[in-house]
Amino acid sequence: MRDRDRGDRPALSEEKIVRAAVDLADAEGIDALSMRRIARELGSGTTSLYRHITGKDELIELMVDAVYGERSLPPDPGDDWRAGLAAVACRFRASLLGHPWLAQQASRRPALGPNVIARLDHALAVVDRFTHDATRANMIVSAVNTYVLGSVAAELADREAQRSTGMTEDEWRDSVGTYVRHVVDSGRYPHFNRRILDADDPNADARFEFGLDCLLSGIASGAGAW
Amino acid sequence: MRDRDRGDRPALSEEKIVRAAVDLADAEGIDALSMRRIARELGSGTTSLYRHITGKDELIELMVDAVYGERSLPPDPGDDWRAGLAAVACRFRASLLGHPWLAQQASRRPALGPNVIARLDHALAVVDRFTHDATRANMIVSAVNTYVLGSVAAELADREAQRSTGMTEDEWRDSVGTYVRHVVDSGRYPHFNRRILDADDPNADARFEFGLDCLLSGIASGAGAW
DNA sequence: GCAGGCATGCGCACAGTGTACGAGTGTGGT
DNA sequence: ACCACACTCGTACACTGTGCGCATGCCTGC
Repeated sequence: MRDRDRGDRPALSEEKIVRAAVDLADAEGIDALSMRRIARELGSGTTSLYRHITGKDELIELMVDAVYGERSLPPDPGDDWRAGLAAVACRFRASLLGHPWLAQQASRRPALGPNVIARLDHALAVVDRFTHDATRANMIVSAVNTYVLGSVAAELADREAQRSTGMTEDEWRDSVGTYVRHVVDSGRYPHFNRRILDADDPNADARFEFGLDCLLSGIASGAGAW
Repeated sequence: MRDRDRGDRPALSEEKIVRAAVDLADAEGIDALSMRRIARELGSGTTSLYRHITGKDELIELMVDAVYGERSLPPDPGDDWRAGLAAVACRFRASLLGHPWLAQQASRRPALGPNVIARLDHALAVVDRFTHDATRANMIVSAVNTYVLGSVAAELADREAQRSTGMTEDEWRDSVGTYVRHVVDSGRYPHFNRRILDADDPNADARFEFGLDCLLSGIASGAGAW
Protein backbone atom coordinates (compact mmCIF):
# COMPACT_ATOMS: atom_id res chain seq x y z
CA MET A 1 0.00 0.00 0.00
CA ARG A 2 2.72 2.38 0.97
CA ASP A 3 4.73 1.44 -2.10
CA ARG A 4 1.74 1.64 -4.37
CA ASP A 5 0.74 5.03 -3.12
CA ARG A 6 4.20 6.41 -3.24
CA GLY A 7 5.54 4.68 -6.31
CA ASP A 8 2.88 4.04 -8.89
CA ARG A 9 0.78 7.03 -7.97
CA PRO A 10 3.18 9.78 -7.08
CA ALA A 11 0.32 11.84 -5.72
CA LEU A 12 -1.88 14.22 -7.61
CA SER A 13 -0.90 17.75 -8.50
CA GLU A 14 -2.48 20.64 -10.29
CA GLU A 15 -0.07 20.23 -13.14
CA LYS A 16 -0.82 16.55 -13.65
CA ILE A 17 -4.53 17.14 -13.58
CA VAL A 18 -4.29 19.92 -16.14
CA ARG A 19 -2.12 17.84 -18.42
CA ALA A 20 -4.48 14.87 -18.25
CA ALA A 21 -7.43 17.14 -18.92
CA VAL A 22 -5.77 18.69 -21.96
CA ASP A 23 -4.86 15.28 -23.35
CA LEU A 24 -8.37 14.01 -22.86
CA ALA A 25 -9.98 17.06 -24.41
CA ASP A 26 -7.64 16.84 -27.38
CA ALA A 27 -8.36 13.17 -27.93
CA GLU A 28 -12.08 12.99 -27.35
CA GLY A 29 -13.41 16.53 -27.43
CA ILE A 30 -14.52 18.93 -24.78
CA ASP A 31 -17.82 17.13 -24.26
CA ALA A 32 -16.04 14.01 -23.09
CA LEU A 33 -14.17 16.00 -20.46
CA SER A 34 -15.70 15.12 -17.11
CA MET A 35 -14.20 15.09 -13.68
CA ARG A 36 -14.93 11.40 -13.32
CA ARG A 37 -13.19 10.67 -16.57
CA ILE A 38 -10.10 12.68 -15.69
CA ALA A 39 -9.89 10.91 -12.37
CA ARG A 40 -10.17 7.51 -14.03
CA GLU A 41 -7.39 8.47 -16.42
CA LEU A 42 -5.20 9.40 -13.46
CA GLY A 43 -6.18 6.35 -11.47
CA SER A 44 -7.52 8.42 -8.62
CA GLY A 45 -10.84 9.09 -6.97
CA THR A 46 -13.04 11.72 -8.54
CA THR A 47 -13.28 14.05 -5.60
CA SER A 48 -9.58 13.92 -4.98
CA LEU A 49 -9.20 16.35 -7.84
CA TYR A 50 -10.92 19.01 -5.80
CA ARG A 51 -8.01 19.16 -3.38
CA HIS A 52 -5.90 20.72 -6.12
CA ILE A 53 -8.36 22.76 -8.14
CA THR A 54 -11.45 24.57 -7.01
CA GLY A 55 -13.74 23.27 -9.71
CA LYS A 56 -14.18 22.57 -13.38
CA ASP A 57 -14.26 26.25 -14.31
CA GLU A 58 -10.85 26.89 -12.85
CA LEU A 59 -9.56 23.73 -14.46
CA ILE A 60 -10.54 25.01 -17.88
CA GLU A 61 -8.82 28.33 -17.25
CA LEU A 62 -5.69 26.47 -16.30
CA MET A 63 -5.98 24.32 -19.41
CA VAL A 64 -6.20 27.40 -21.60
CA ASP A 65 -3.12 28.95 -20.09
CA ALA A 66 -1.22 25.68 -20.25
CA VAL A 67 -1.82 25.41 -23.97
CA TYR A 68 -0.68 28.97 -24.54
CA GLY A 69 2.53 28.05 -22.83
CA GLU A 70 3.37 24.91 -24.76
CA ARG A 71 4.72 26.60 -27.86
CA SER A 72 7.84 28.65 -27.49
CA LEU A 73 7.65 32.27 -28.51
CA PRO A 74 8.44 32.94 -32.15
CA PRO A 75 11.84 34.48 -32.80
CA ASP A 76 12.20 38.22 -32.89
CA PRO A 77 11.54 39.20 -36.49
CA GLY A 78 13.70 42.28 -36.44
CA ASP A 79 12.25 45.39 -37.95
CA ASP A 80 9.71 43.71 -40.18
CA TRP A 81 6.70 44.21 -37.95
CA ARG A 82 4.34 42.89 -40.58
CA ALA A 83 6.08 39.55 -40.92
CA GLY A 84 6.35 39.39 -37.15
CA LEU A 85 2.68 40.01 -36.64
CA ALA A 86 1.81 37.44 -39.30
CA ALA A 87 4.00 34.93 -37.46
CA VAL A 88 2.21 35.69 -34.20
CA ALA A 89 -1.14 35.17 -35.90
CA CYS A 90 -0.07 31.86 -37.44
CA ARG A 91 1.23 30.57 -34.12
CA PHE A 92 -1.97 31.54 -32.43
CA ARG A 93 -3.94 29.80 -35.14
CA ALA A 94 -1.83 26.68 -34.83
CA SER A 95 -2.46 26.57 -31.09
CA LEU A 96 -6.18 26.88 -31.58
CA LEU A 97 -6.32 24.28 -34.34
CA GLY A 98 -4.24 21.86 -32.31
CA HIS A 99 -6.74 22.07 -29.47
CA PRO A 100 -10.18 22.44 -30.97
CA TRP A 101 -11.84 22.92 -27.59
CA LEU A 102 -9.78 26.08 -27.04
CA ALA A 103 -11.69 28.24 -29.48
CA GLN A 104 -14.95 27.20 -27.89
CA GLN A 105 -13.80 28.48 -24.54
CA ALA A 106 -12.62 31.80 -25.87
CA SER A 107 -16.01 33.44 -25.58
CA ARG A 108 -16.35 32.52 -21.94
CA ARG A 109 -13.96 34.22 -19.59
CA PRO A 110 -10.88 35.96 -20.93
CA ALA A 111 -7.74 34.06 -20.14
CA LEU A 112 -5.18 36.11 -18.26
CA GLY A 113 -2.72 33.49 -17.15
CA PRO A 114 1.00 34.13 -17.22
CA ASN A 115 1.53 32.44 -20.57
CA VAL A 116 -1.20 34.49 -22.17
CA ILE A 117 0.39 37.67 -20.87
CA ALA A 118 3.76 36.62 -22.19
CA ARG A 119 2.35 36.15 -25.69
CA LEU A 120 0.53 39.44 -25.48
CA ASP A 121 3.72 41.17 -24.49
CA HIS A 122 5.52 39.64 -27.41
CA ALA A 123 2.85 40.76 -29.85
CA LEU A 124 2.96 44.27 -28.45
CA ALA A 125 6.71 44.31 -28.80
CA VAL A 126 6.39 43.45 -32.47
CA VAL A 127 3.84 46.16 -33.09
CA ASP A 128 6.01 48.62 -31.24
CA ARG A 129 8.27 48.57 -34.29
CA PHE A 130 5.39 50.01 -36.26
CA THR A 131 3.82 52.52 -33.92
CA HIS A 132 4.75 53.84 -30.53
CA ASP A 133 1.19 54.85 -29.79
CA ALA A 134 0.28 52.42 -27.01
CA THR A 135 -3.44 52.75 -27.60
CA ARG A 136 -3.11 52.09 -31.28
CA ALA A 137 -0.77 49.15 -30.72
CA ASN A 138 -3.30 47.71 -28.35
CA MET A 139 -6.06 47.91 -30.92
CA ILE A 140 -3.90 46.41 -33.63
CA VAL A 141 -3.06 43.39 -31.54
CA SER A 142 -6.69 43.03 -30.55
CA ALA A 143 -7.83 43.17 -34.15
CA VAL A 144 -5.40 40.50 -35.27
CA ASN A 145 -6.15 38.18 -32.38
CA THR A 146 -9.82 38.70 -32.96
CA TYR A 147 -9.54 37.79 -36.61
CA VAL A 148 -7.59 34.64 -35.86
CA LEU A 149 -10.10 33.56 -33.27
CA GLY A 150 -13.05 34.01 -35.59
CA SER A 151 -11.26 32.35 -38.44
CA VAL A 152 -10.48 29.25 -36.43
CA ALA A 153 -14.01 29.10 -35.02
CA ALA A 154 -15.40 29.04 -38.54
CA GLU A 155 -12.88 26.47 -39.67
CA LEU A 156 -13.64 24.22 -36.71
CA ALA A 157 -17.34 24.48 -37.38
CA ASP A 158 -16.82 23.04 -40.83
CA ARG A 159 -14.52 20.37 -39.55
CA GLU A 160 -16.86 19.47 -36.71
CA ALA A 161 -19.83 19.20 -39.01
CA GLN A 162 -18.36 16.41 -41.04
CA ARG A 163 -16.77 14.73 -38.06
CA SER A 164 -19.97 14.53 -36.02
CA THR A 165 -21.95 13.11 -38.90
CA GLY A 166 -19.19 10.62 -39.51
CA MET A 167 -19.14 11.43 -43.18
CA THR A 168 -16.20 11.85 -45.46
CA GLU A 169 -15.81 15.21 -47.07
CA ASP A 170 -17.39 14.00 -50.29
CA GLU A 171 -20.39 12.47 -48.57
CA TRP A 172 -20.88 15.67 -46.61
CA ARG A 173 -20.70 17.73 -49.76
CA ASP A 174 -23.28 15.52 -51.40
CA SER A 175 -25.55 15.65 -48.40
CA VAL A 176 -25.46 19.40 -48.14
CA GLY A 177 -25.56 19.59 -51.89
CA THR A 178 -28.98 18.05 -52.25
CA TYR A 179 -30.35 20.38 -49.62
CA VAL A 180 -28.67 23.35 -51.22
CA ARG A 181 -29.97 22.35 -54.63
CA HIS A 182 -33.47 23.00 -53.36
CA VAL A 183 -32.45 26.50 -52.43
CA VAL A 184 -30.58 27.01 -55.66
CA ASP A 185 -33.47 25.75 -57.74
CA SER A 186 -35.78 28.20 -56.07
CA GLY A 187 -33.78 30.90 -57.81
CA ARG A 188 -34.33 33.32 -54.97
CA TYR A 189 -30.67 33.70 -54.07
CA PRO A 190 -28.74 34.34 -57.25
CA HIS A 191 -25.52 35.39 -55.59
CA PHE A 192 -25.52 32.42 -53.30
CA ASN A 193 -25.98 30.27 -56.37
CA ARG A 194 -23.05 31.86 -58.07
CA ARG A 195 -20.95 31.14 -55.04
CA ILE A 196 -21.90 27.49 -55.14
CA LEU A 197 -21.61 27.10 -58.89
CA ASP A 198 -18.83 29.42 -59.97
CA ALA A 199 -16.57 29.95 -57.03
CA ASP A 200 -13.69 27.73 -56.24
CA ASP A 201 -13.83 26.59 -52.67
CA PRO A 202 -10.48 27.62 -51.30
CA ASN A 203 -9.15 25.60 -48.44
CA ALA A 204 -9.06 26.93 -44.93
CA ASP A 205 -5.41 27.98 -45.09
CA ALA A 206 -5.98 30.13 -48.16
CA ARG A 207 -9.03 31.79 -46.64
CA PHE A 208 -7.13 32.52 -43.47
CA GLU A 209 -4.21 34.06 -45.27
CA PHE A 210 -6.40 36.11 -47.52
CA GLY A 211 -8.19 37.77 -44.61
CA LEU A 212 -4.99 38.20 -42.65
CA ASP A 213 -3.32 39.87 -45.60
CA CYS A 214 -6.24 42.26 -45.99
CA LEU A 215 -6.17 43.11 -42.32
CA LEU A 216 -2.43 43.72 -42.22
CA SER A 217 -2.56 45.81 -45.37
CA GLY A 218 -5.26 47.95 -43.83
CA ILE A 219 -3.21 48.40 -40.69
CA ALA A 220 -0.12 49.29 -42.68
CA SER A 221 -2.06 51.87 -44.65
CA GLY A 222 -2.97 53.66 -41.46
CA ALA A 223 -6.67 52.85 -41.54
CA GLY A 224 -8.68 53.40 -38.41
CA ALA A 225 -7.07 56.69 -37.49
CA TRP A 226 -9.50 59.32 -36.40
CA MET B 1 -59.71 18.81 -19.73
CA ARG B 2 -60.74 19.23 -23.30
CA ASP B 3 -61.01 22.99 -22.81
CA ARG B 4 -57.75 23.22 -21.01
CA ASP B 5 -55.88 21.30 -23.64
CA ARG B 6 -57.44 23.19 -26.47
CA GLY B 7 -57.65 26.64 -24.98
CA ASP B 8 -54.88 27.38 -22.54
CA ARG B 9 -52.37 25.14 -24.22
CA PRO B 10 -52.95 25.45 -27.93
CA ALA B 11 -50.67 22.51 -28.54
CA LEU B 12 -46.92 22.57 -28.95
CA SER B 13 -45.19 23.41 -32.18
CA GLU B 14 -41.63 23.61 -33.38
CA GLU B 15 -41.92 27.36 -33.64
CA LYS B 16 -43.16 27.82 -30.09
CA ILE B 17 -40.46 25.61 -28.68
CA VAL B 18 -37.76 27.49 -30.54
CA ARG B 19 -39.09 30.85 -29.43
CA ALA B 20 -39.27 29.76 -25.81
CA ALA B 21 -35.76 28.37 -26.01
CA VAL B 22 -34.38 31.60 -27.48
CA ASP B 23 -36.09 33.68 -24.81
CA LEU B 24 -34.76 31.47 -22.06
CA ALA B 25 -31.22 31.45 -23.43
CA ASP B 26 -31.30 35.24 -23.78
CA ALA B 27 -32.54 35.74 -20.26
CA GLU B 28 -30.50 33.20 -18.32
CA GLY B 29 -27.68 32.08 -20.56
CA ILE B 30 -27.04 28.97 -22.57
CA ASP B 31 -26.13 26.95 -19.50
CA ALA B 32 -29.63 27.38 -18.08
CA LEU B 33 -31.14 26.00 -21.27
CA SER B 34 -32.39 22.52 -20.47
CA MET B 35 -35.20 20.55 -22.00
CA ARG B 36 -36.94 20.31 -18.65
CA ARG B 37 -36.75 24.05 -18.20
CA ILE B 38 -38.13 24.79 -21.66
CA ALA B 39 -40.99 22.39 -21.03
CA ARG B 40 -41.79 24.02 -17.71
CA GLU B 41 -41.83 27.43 -19.39
CA LEU B 42 -44.30 26.10 -21.94
CA GLY B 43 -46.38 24.28 -19.36
CA SER B 44 -45.87 20.94 -21.02
CA GLY B 45 -44.18 17.67 -20.24
CA THR B 46 -40.50 17.40 -20.92
CA THR B 47 -40.58 14.58 -23.41
CA SER B 48 -43.46 16.14 -25.33
CA LEU B 49 -40.87 18.41 -26.90
CA TYR B 50 -39.37 15.43 -28.67
CA ARG B 51 -42.51 15.07 -30.79
CA HIS B 52 -41.54 18.27 -32.59
CA ILE B 53 -37.77 18.30 -32.58
CA THR B 54 -35.36 15.42 -32.75
CA GLY B 55 -33.17 16.51 -29.88
CA LYS B 56 -31.31 19.36 -28.29
CA ASP B 57 -28.78 19.62 -31.09
CA GLU B 58 -31.42 20.25 -33.69
CA LEU B 59 -33.13 22.69 -31.36
CA ILE B 60 -29.99 24.78 -31.17
CA GLU B 61 -29.63 24.81 -34.94
CA LEU B 62 -33.19 26.01 -35.22
CA MET B 63 -32.53 28.67 -32.61
CA VAL B 64 -29.55 29.95 -34.56
CA ASP B 65 -31.49 30.24 -37.78
CA ALA B 66 -34.44 31.84 -36.00
CA VAL B 67 -32.24 34.60 -34.64
CA TYR B 68 -30.71 35.25 -38.04
CA GLY B 69 -34.22 35.76 -39.33
CA GLU B 70 -35.46 38.19 -36.75
CA ARG B 71 -33.77 41.27 -38.17
CA SER B 72 -34.86 42.45 -41.58
CA LEU B 73 -32.18 42.72 -44.22
CA PRO B 74 -30.40 46.07 -44.38
CA PRO B 75 -31.42 48.30 -47.25
CA ASP B 76 -29.52 48.10 -50.49
CA PRO B 77 -26.67 50.59 -50.15
CA GLY B 78 -26.42 51.35 -53.84
CA ASP B 79 -22.95 51.38 -55.30
CA ASP B 80 -21.08 52.01 -52.09
CA TRP B 81 -20.02 48.46 -51.44
CA ARG B 82 -17.83 49.47 -48.54
CA ALA B 83 -20.64 51.12 -46.62
CA GLY B 84 -22.88 48.21 -47.47
CA LEU B 85 -20.41 45.67 -46.18
CA ALA B 86 -19.88 47.69 -43.03
CA ALA B 87 -23.66 47.70 -42.50
CA VAL B 88 -23.78 43.94 -42.94
CA ALA B 89 -21.01 43.54 -40.40
CA CYS B 90 -22.73 45.81 -37.88
CA ARG B 91 -26.03 43.97 -38.24
CA PHE B 92 -24.31 40.68 -37.76
CA ARG B 93 -22.55 42.02 -34.71
CA ALA B 94 -25.81 43.33 -33.28
CA SER B 95 -27.43 39.93 -33.71
CA LEU B 96 -24.58 38.22 -31.93
CA LEU B 97 -24.47 40.73 -29.10
CA GLY B 98 -28.22 40.53 -28.62
CA HIS B 99 -27.98 36.77 -28.12
CA PRO B 100 -24.74 36.03 -26.33
CA TRP B 101 -25.18 32.28 -26.63
CA LEU B 102 -25.06 32.57 -30.42
CA ALA B 103 -21.35 33.23 -30.67
CA GLN B 104 -20.62 30.25 -28.46
CA GLN B 105 -22.44 27.97 -30.88
CA ALA B 106 -20.64 29.32 -33.93
CA SER B 107 -17.71 26.97 -33.57
CA ARG B 108 -19.91 23.91 -33.48
CA ARG B 109 -21.77 23.08 -36.66
CA PRO B 110 -22.12 25.71 -39.36
CA ALA B 111 -25.63 27.05 -39.62
CA LEU B 112 -27.13 26.66 -43.05
CA GLY B 113 -30.78 27.47 -42.40
CA PRO B 114 -32.81 29.53 -44.85
CA ASN B 115 -32.32 32.77 -42.96
CA VAL B 116 -28.57 32.31 -42.89
CA ILE B 117 -28.52 31.72 -46.61
CA ALA B 118 -30.60 34.83 -47.22
CA ARG B 119 -28.09 36.97 -45.32
CA LEU B 120 -25.20 35.37 -47.12
CA ASP B 121 -26.82 36.12 -50.44
CA HIS B 122 -27.31 39.71 -49.45
CA ALA B 123 -23.68 40.09 -48.43
CA LEU B 124 -22.52 38.55 -51.68
CA ALA B 125 -24.76 40.94 -53.60
CA VAL B 126 -23.11 43.87 -51.89
CA VAL B 127 -19.61 42.63 -52.65
CA ASP B 128 -20.64 41.99 -56.24
CA ARG B 129 -20.53 45.77 -56.68
CA PHE B 130 -16.83 45.60 -55.92
CA THR B 131 -15.65 42.50 -57.68
CA HIS B 132 -17.30 40.04 -60.03
CA ASP B 133 -14.82 37.34 -59.18
CA ALA B 134 -17.01 34.85 -57.33
CA THR B 135 -14.12 33.21 -55.53
CA ARG B 136 -12.77 36.52 -54.34
CA ALA B 137 -16.21 37.73 -53.27
CA ASN B 138 -16.60 34.56 -51.29
CA MET B 139 -13.36 35.10 -49.46
CA ILE B 140 -14.16 38.71 -48.73
CA VAL B 141 -17.48 37.85 -47.14
CA SER B 142 -15.85 35.06 -45.17
CA ALA B 143 -13.15 37.36 -43.90
CA VAL B 144 -15.62 39.98 -42.71
CA ASN B 145 -17.93 37.46 -41.05
CA THR B 146 -14.95 35.85 -39.45
CA TYR B 147 -13.72 39.11 -38.03
CA VAL B 148 -17.14 39.98 -36.62
CA LEU B 149 -17.46 36.60 -35.01
CA GLY B 150 -14.09 36.81 -33.32
CA SER B 151 -14.68 40.36 -32.24
CA VAL B 152 -17.94 39.52 -30.56
CA ALA B 153 -16.48 36.43 -28.93
CA ALA B 154 -13.77 38.55 -27.36
CA GLU B 155 -16.25 41.21 -26.29
CA LEU B 156 -18.54 38.64 -24.71
CA ALA B 157 -15.67 37.09 -22.85
CA ASP B 158 -14.99 40.42 -21.17
CA ARG B 159 -18.65 40.96 -20.46
CA GLU B 160 -19.12 37.45 -19.16
CA ALA B 161 -16.15 37.73 -16.86
CA GLN B 162 -17.60 40.56 -14.88
CA ARG B 163 -21.13 39.21 -15.03
CA SER B 164 -20.23 35.80 -13.65
CA THR B 165 -18.26 37.28 -10.79
CA GLY B 166 -21.11 39.67 -10.12
CA MET B 167 -18.75 42.62 -10.02
CA THR B 168 -19.22 46.04 -11.43
CA GLU B 169 -16.76 47.12 -14.04
CA ASP B 170 -14.73 49.07 -11.50
CA GLU B 171 -14.57 46.22 -9.02
CA TRP B 172 -13.49 43.91 -11.80
CA ARG B 173 -10.81 46.32 -12.90
CA ASP B 174 -9.53 46.54 -9.35
CA SER B 175 -9.58 42.81 -8.92
CA VAL B 176 -7.67 42.14 -12.10
CA GLY B 177 -5.53 45.15 -11.36
CA THR B 178 -4.03 43.78 -8.19
CA TYR B 179 -3.23 40.54 -9.96
CA VAL B 180 -1.80 42.38 -12.90
CA ARG B 181 0.25 44.60 -10.63
CA HIS B 182 2.21 41.52 -9.61
CA VAL B 183 3.02 40.87 -13.21
CA VAL B 184 3.79 44.49 -13.88
CA ASP B 185 6.03 44.76 -10.86
CA SER B 186 8.03 41.80 -12.02
CA GLY B 187 9.15 43.99 -14.90
CA ARG B 188 9.35 41.06 -17.24
CA TYR B 189 6.75 42.31 -19.66
CA PRO B 190 7.54 45.91 -20.49
CA HIS B 191 5.16 46.21 -23.41
CA PHE B 192 2.32 44.71 -21.50
CA ASN B 193 3.02 47.25 -18.79
CA ARG B 194 2.92 50.07 -21.25
CA ARG B 195 -0.42 48.83 -22.45
CA ILE B 196 -1.80 48.86 -18.94
CA LEU B 197 -0.24 52.14 -17.91
CA ASP B 198 -0.17 54.29 -21.03
CA ALA B 199 -2.89 53.04 -23.30
CA ASP B 200 -6.42 54.27 -23.15
CA ASP B 201 -8.78 51.37 -22.94
CA PRO B 202 -11.11 51.97 -25.85
CA ASN B 203 -14.59 50.61 -25.53
CA ALA B 204 -15.73 47.61 -27.47
CA ASP B 205 -17.43 49.63 -30.19
CA ALA B 206 -14.27 51.55 -30.96
CA ARG B 207 -12.17 48.42 -31.07
CA PHE B 208 -14.63 46.76 -33.38
CA GLU B 209 -14.74 49.67 -35.77
CA PHE B 210 -10.99 50.05 -35.81
CA GLY B 211 -10.46 46.47 -36.90
CA LEU B 212 -13.30 46.57 -39.36
CA ASP B 213 -11.92 49.71 -40.93
CA CYS B 214 -8.51 48.11 -41.29
CA LEU B 215 -9.99 45.01 -42.86
CA LEU B 216 -12.15 46.94 -45.33
CA SER B 217 -9.24 49.19 -46.27
CA GLY B 218 -7.14 46.17 -46.97
CA ILE B 219 -9.84 44.66 -49.12
CA ALA B 220 -10.31 47.91 -51.02
CA SER B 221 -6.59 48.13 -51.68
CA GLY B 222 -6.69 44.76 -53.38
CA ALA B 223 -4.68 42.87 -50.80
CA GLY B 224 -4.71 39.13 -50.90
CA ALA B 225 -4.39 38.79 -54.64
CA TRP B 226 -1.91 36.22 -55.77
C1' DG C 1 -73.13 6.27 -34.92
C1' DC C 2 -69.21 3.87 -34.44
C1' DA C 3 -64.56 1.32 -34.80
C1' DG C 4 -60.07 1.73 -35.60
C1' DG C 5 -55.80 4.16 -36.73
C1' DC C 6 -52.89 7.81 -35.70
C1' DA C 7 -50.68 11.88 -33.95
C1' DT C 8 -49.65 13.84 -29.78
C1' DG C 9 -48.65 14.38 -24.78
C1' DC C 10 -46.23 12.61 -21.01
C1' DG C 11 -44.55 9.54 -16.68
C1' DC C 12 -40.91 6.71 -15.77
C1' DA C 13 -36.32 5.13 -15.99
C1' DC C 14 -31.36 5.11 -17.06
C1' DA C 15 -26.89 6.56 -17.40
C1' DG C 16 -24.40 10.41 -16.93
C1' DT C 17 -22.94 15.21 -14.88
C1' DG C 18 -20.51 18.67 -11.04
C1' DT C 19 -19.47 18.85 -6.51
C1' DA C 20 -20.54 19.21 -1.05
C1' DC C 21 -19.74 16.46 2.96
C1' DG C 22 -17.37 13.85 6.11
C1' DA C 23 -14.79 9.67 7.20
C1' DG C 24 -10.43 7.35 6.74
C1' DT C 25 -5.19 7.33 6.47
C1' DG C 26 -0.27 8.15 6.38
C1' DT C 27 3.27 11.92 7.56
C1' DG C 28 5.83 15.53 9.85
C1' DG C 29 6.41 18.58 13.87
C1' DT C 30 6.73 19.06 18.75
C1' DA D 1 4.02 9.64 21.84
C1' DC D 2 0.89 12.49 20.37
C1' DC D 3 -1.46 15.65 17.69
C1' DA D 4 -2.53 18.30 13.60
C1' DC D 5 -2.56 18.34 9.00
C1' DA D 6 -2.66 17.22 3.99
C1' DC D 7 -4.55 14.18 1.20
C1' DT D 8 -7.64 10.53 -0.85
C1' DC D 9 -12.08 9.02 -1.72
C1' DG D 10 -17.11 6.75 -1.05
C1' DT D 11 -21.51 8.40 -0.78
C1' DA D 12 -25.11 11.42 -1.88
C1' DC D 13 -27.88 15.10 -4.14
C1' DA D 14 -29.76 17.65 -7.56
C1' DC D 15 -29.38 18.02 -12.04
C1' DT D 16 -28.87 16.67 -17.37
C1' DG D 17 -30.62 14.45 -22.32
C1' DT D 18 -33.55 11.21 -24.02
C1' DG D 19 -35.56 6.09 -25.14
C1' DC D 20 -39.69 3.44 -24.08
C1' DG D 21 -44.31 2.63 -23.80
C1' DC D 22 -48.86 3.97 -22.30
C1' DA D 23 -52.93 7.18 -22.40
C1' DT D 24 -55.90 10.26 -24.71
C1' DG D 25 -58.46 12.78 -28.15
C1' DC D 26 -59.31 13.59 -33.24
C1' DC D 27 -60.16 12.01 -38.08
C1' DT D 28 -61.47 8.82 -41.41
C1' DG D 29 -64.09 4.78 -43.47
C1' DC D 30 -67.97 2.33 -42.95
